[in-house]
Amino acid sequence: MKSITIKKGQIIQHPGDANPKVYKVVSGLLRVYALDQKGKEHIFLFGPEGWIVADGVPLNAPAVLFIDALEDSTLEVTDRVQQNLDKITIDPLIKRISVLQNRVIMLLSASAIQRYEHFEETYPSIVQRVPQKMIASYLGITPEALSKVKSQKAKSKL
Amino acid sequence: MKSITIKKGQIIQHPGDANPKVYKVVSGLLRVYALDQKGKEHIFLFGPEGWIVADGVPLNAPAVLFIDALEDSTLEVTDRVQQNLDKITIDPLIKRISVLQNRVIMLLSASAIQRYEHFEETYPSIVQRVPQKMIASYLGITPEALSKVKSQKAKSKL
DNA sequence: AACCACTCTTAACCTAGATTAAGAAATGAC
DNA sequence: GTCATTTCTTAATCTAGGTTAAGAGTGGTT
Repeated sequence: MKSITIKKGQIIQHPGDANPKVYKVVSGLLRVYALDQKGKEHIFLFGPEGWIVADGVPLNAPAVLFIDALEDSTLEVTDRVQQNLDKITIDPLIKRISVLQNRVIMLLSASAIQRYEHFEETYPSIVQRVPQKMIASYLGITPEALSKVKSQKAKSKL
Repeated sequence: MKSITIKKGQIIQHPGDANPKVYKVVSGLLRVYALDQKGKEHIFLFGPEGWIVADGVPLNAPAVLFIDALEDSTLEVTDRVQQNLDKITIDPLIKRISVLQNRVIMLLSASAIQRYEHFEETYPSIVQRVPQKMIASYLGITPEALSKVKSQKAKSKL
């Protein structure tokens, strides 16, 4: 385990990287994302302070996702295999599975509005810290659609 | 750990059940799914023989998903907390995370056709064993849309 | 064999969200 | 403070996939 500090915008993992690491976010905010064939970003995960962020590929497999910093950040970096041996990992793994299960169910069953409201409730602090277009990307919709959704919500409250 | 056998159609877990179990599929085929507000099923996971199937809720939380049998099945049932203590769980957990990460990325970035082709490649045996409408549900589309997609694929091959 | 329940396909129509485009507002660099 | 870049909003148009409906297999059950 070692500590590093990185600047906003810095990319710390690329797809194809061998031996992807586990990052514990001490301060700042990380983003995990994929690019599709058309070069469009799809945000897989936001990692604010306290979160453990890692590419979920099988052990020994190369990375498939990008990780970069949305804010200047301080991280603790651990090797996945090492961490695995240490057996400290089970709880965070179960938490991650729970988050992902929810995400899949939401993507399968909920409309854009419902997904946005769920996100607001679940990660209120993230909403304040990242551009709307990134939240749209996390939700699987375009920034324009999110903008529309929000103005409809506002109107319906009058 | 104990072994049980169940019949096709039998529901072995309901949302709200306390202390959800871990099921190792010895033979047969399980299905994990959610119902939305309109009563529509959304398939979260197929569990053929060899797979370990469980609701991914946090330990001690009640179940949120249904589990039933799509074929007569034999299962080994374990308590999650017990299994956790046994530390045998890390590898299956990482595998599960990898599967879920892929699923989320596909749902965010790929069209219905692409998701279907990916499913065919990844789970060819499942395609043979379950009705099309269940594959559609797993992919997050309607049976009608899947039917359309497949006929378009067939035409484009001529 | 006749019936029932399910599954799949096709087609007409509809809607949520994508795309394109342009202007307004916010943020940042110098 | 000014200019440039990025972000957000609005509006017009388009399209993938949803909805509804009806007919054609396919089994299973008695």
